[in-house]
Amino acid sequence: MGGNFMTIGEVARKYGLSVDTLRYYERIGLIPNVHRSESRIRNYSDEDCNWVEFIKCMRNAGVQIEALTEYVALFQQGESTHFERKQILITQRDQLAQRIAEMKATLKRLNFKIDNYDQHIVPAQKKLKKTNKKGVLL
Amino acid sequence: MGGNFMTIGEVARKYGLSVDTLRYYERIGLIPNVHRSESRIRNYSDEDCNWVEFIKCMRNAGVQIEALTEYVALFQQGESTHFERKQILITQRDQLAQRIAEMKATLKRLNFKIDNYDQHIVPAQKKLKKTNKKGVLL
DNA sequence: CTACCGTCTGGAGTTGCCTCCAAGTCAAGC
DNA sequence: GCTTGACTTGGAGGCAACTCCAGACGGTAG
Repeated sequence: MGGNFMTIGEVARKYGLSVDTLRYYERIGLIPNVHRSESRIRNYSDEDCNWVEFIKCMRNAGVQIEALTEYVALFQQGESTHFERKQILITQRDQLAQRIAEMKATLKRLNFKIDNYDQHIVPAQKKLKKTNKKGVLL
Repeated sequence: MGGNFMTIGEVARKYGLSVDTLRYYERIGLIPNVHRSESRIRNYSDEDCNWVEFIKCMRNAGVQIEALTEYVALFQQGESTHFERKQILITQRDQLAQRIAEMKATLKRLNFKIDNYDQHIVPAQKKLKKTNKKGVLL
C-alpha cells in the first residue's frame, strides 16, 4: 500500500475535480466522511480515493446525485442493505443503458446528416425545406 | 400532406414537451419563428414540427442548446453557411461519440458490480473494504 | 351574454449542481 | 515572529434549462 493519505488539493488534482466539489460531495453524503488530522484537515485514504473515483465516474455518466447518496448511505449501514443497494445499481444500470441506446440513435442521425452535407445532396435551402417535408433531413 | 398546422398544445402533446418549453425554445432561437394566425396564435406547420422533433432528439442526447441555436441561426442565413453548419454537426457528433464511449465503460462497470452482488462474492463489509484497496470494487 | 378553455406576453421562480467568498486556523520556510 | 499558502467553515452566488404565474385576449358552447 503506497502513498496513503492525501490532502484535498492532491485528490482534486488527481481526479480533476475542484476542492469545492470534493467538499460539496462530502457534505451532501456523496462520499463517506473523510478522516481528519488532529487539526481538522481532511486526509484522504485509498478507500476515500476509490469513492471519489467511483462517484466521479458515475456522475460523468449522468447518474443522479440522489441515487448515489442513497447508495452511499446504504453502504454505510452495512451488509443488511445488500439487496437494496443491488436494486439501486440495477435501476441505474438500466437507465444508463436506455440513455446509451437513445444517444446511439442520435449519433446515427448526426452521421447521416453529415454524410448528406458531404455529398452536397443539399445544394440549396429551398430543396432542403422540401426534404424536410419527408421528415428526413433538416 | 395531412393535418397541417397544429396549435402549441397539440405539438406539446405530440412530442412530450410542455407548451412553456416550446415557447422558451422559440424565444431563445432554438426553433425558427413559428407562423401565427391573425390573432397572433402559433400555428405549427409540418416543417416547424420537424424542427421541434429534431431539437428534442438532440437535447435528449445532451447536445448543448448553444450549439443548436447557432445551427438554427446559420440555417436561416441560407446556403452560404453550409460549411459552418457541417462543422457544428461534426463537433457535436464527436462529442456525442465521446460521451457514449464513456457511458459504455461505466455501464460495463455497473454490470460488473451487479454481478458481484449476485454471486455474493461480497459477503461482508470488511471484505468489501479489502477489495476496494485493489481499486476493483466498491 | 357569459363562462370557459386555450392561447398570449414579460418576468419571476425553481431545480440541479456546483462555485465562490469572507473570515479564520494551521504548518512550514525565511 | 512574520509571511505564505493550503486548509477550514457556513453561506451566498451562479449557470443552464426550464417552469410557473399574472393579467389579458380569442374563439366557442350553452
